[in-house]
Amino acid sequence: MLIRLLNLLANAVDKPELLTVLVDPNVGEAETIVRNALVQRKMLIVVGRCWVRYVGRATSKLEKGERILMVKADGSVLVHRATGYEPVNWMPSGDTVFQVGAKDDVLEIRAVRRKPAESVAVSFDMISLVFSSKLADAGEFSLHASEEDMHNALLLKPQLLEEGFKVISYEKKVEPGFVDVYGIDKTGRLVVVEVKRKTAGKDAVLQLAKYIEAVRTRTDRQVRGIIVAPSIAKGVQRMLVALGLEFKYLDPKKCAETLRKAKTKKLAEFFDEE
Amino acid sequence: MLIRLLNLLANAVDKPELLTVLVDPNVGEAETIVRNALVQRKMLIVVGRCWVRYVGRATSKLEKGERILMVKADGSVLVHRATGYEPVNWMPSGDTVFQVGAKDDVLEIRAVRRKPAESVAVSFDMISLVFSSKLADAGEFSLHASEEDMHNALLLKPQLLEEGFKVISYEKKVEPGFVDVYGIDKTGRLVVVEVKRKTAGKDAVLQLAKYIEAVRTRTDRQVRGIIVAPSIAKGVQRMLVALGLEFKYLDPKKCAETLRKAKTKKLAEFFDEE
DNA sequence: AATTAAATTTCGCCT
DNA sequence: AGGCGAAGTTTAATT
Repeated sequence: MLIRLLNLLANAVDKPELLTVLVDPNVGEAETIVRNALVQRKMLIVVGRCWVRYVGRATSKLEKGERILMVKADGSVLVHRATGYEPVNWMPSGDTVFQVGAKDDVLEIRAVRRKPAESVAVSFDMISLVFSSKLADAGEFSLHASEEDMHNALLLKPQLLEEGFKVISYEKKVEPGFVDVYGIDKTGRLVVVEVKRKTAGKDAVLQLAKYIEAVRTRTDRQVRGIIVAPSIAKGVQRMLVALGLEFKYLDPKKCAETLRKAKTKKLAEFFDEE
Repeated sequence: MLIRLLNLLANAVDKPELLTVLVDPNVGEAETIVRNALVQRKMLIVVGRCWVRYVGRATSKLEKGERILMVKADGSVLVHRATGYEPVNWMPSGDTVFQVGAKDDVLEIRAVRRKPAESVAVSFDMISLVFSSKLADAGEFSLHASEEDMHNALLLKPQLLEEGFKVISYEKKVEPGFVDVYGIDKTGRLVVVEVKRKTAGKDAVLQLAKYIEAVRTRTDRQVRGIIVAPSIAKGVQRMLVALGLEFKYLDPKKCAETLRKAKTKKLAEFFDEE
């Protein structure tokens, strides 16, 4: 009872709009928070003793036990047990409709989706935690390799560009995603490299052309310009050729592998210490 | 600050061994709970602003933002964003070692696995919730179909047994997993069916033989005995033949589909109401 | 321990 | 919207 009071107090005082936490709430209290979270598309977490029924692409039944229910802002539903990477029951985001009911001290949260037709119902008869909050998350997620990683991979293994390529210097560009590497190829020609993580577009080619132009005014050597990227936009290929530039395919993933091998040594060292 | 006091109080008073909840803790407080949870193999949930670095089978980087970290009793690690069914970062259970560090008001939780060699590090600079608890969960999870479901499917579609089969009556058995169905085949012979969800063993055959024996003393009709199951144990097939009984393959999954079609109508009705 | 196949796969990309 | 292919796939079953 003490706890419950504290909870209510906490809700009233602390970030009333942002965060709600109830410990050991009764069904009625929990129901209120759950409804609110679902309507407002907040992240919702309910921890407690529950049973689950799923009907849809398959049919399943989970007997009573303590689990964690997570309902995300996009309507994704996850029921997690004490162990196992995968949720025991779930529903991906889609055209999901939620129903919340409280009867006989049981809180039922039901999610129904039209396509594919499926429904998952979670019933709690004991609740130890209800949490709801908007999650402020604008952070970017980069897999495989960031542009910087591609850059680093090129420095680590210049032959990723071509056999005999040697790096002279490099320059990080914070501007809309470009990284330059300067070097010489096996025949002694100067090489200017522009790295792009995604498909290289017109802007990348023009940018490189501008650089090349500037470099040529300062040297009598032959100068090559190479766009390094996982792919190049359709019409841009022609422009590239017209400007006397080149394109080199480089998979960010391959760069990641190159870097990984270097870091794997660090992992090995960690275990050796242990 | 009020909240923090309340939290500590809550921990001291309410189920000290079972459940711990901190709202807006400082790094030191959170660190204590996190370490404790990891050592005691409790379910751990941390909600807060964090960034994540993963190195292993690939390489990834997640910039700062509010997410949910879940570490399970078996060492599974999940980092969930506001949307999406899948975790943005994760690590399945295995030979995982955890490291917890708190420096400069940043709490870092790092999980390292040997095979495959990979590591995921989550760093929090703002924590809104720390939750830890042992989850008591012995509930069974049954996918596809329970024995009762197979039973019901047979009643719904007797032709699942064979063409022309008709159900006369049925009897639920609570005993170690048997269900009986009585009926007549297309030639008028009496049929006794025993359903099993898993591989039918010696016990099932003997049980059925006993029933058949009893039934034959009460009728002059021909009586067939059929074991219905997804498979039959190796040596048992011979015994079955010796006793003049039969085996009918029936996949629980197929039963589930039969039942699903019936229930799909209910789903459709739900949407029509809406 | 390594390999194969299935999954309520999910997810992105392309037509 | 449907189809195809990849995934840090995971997981269970099988060799």
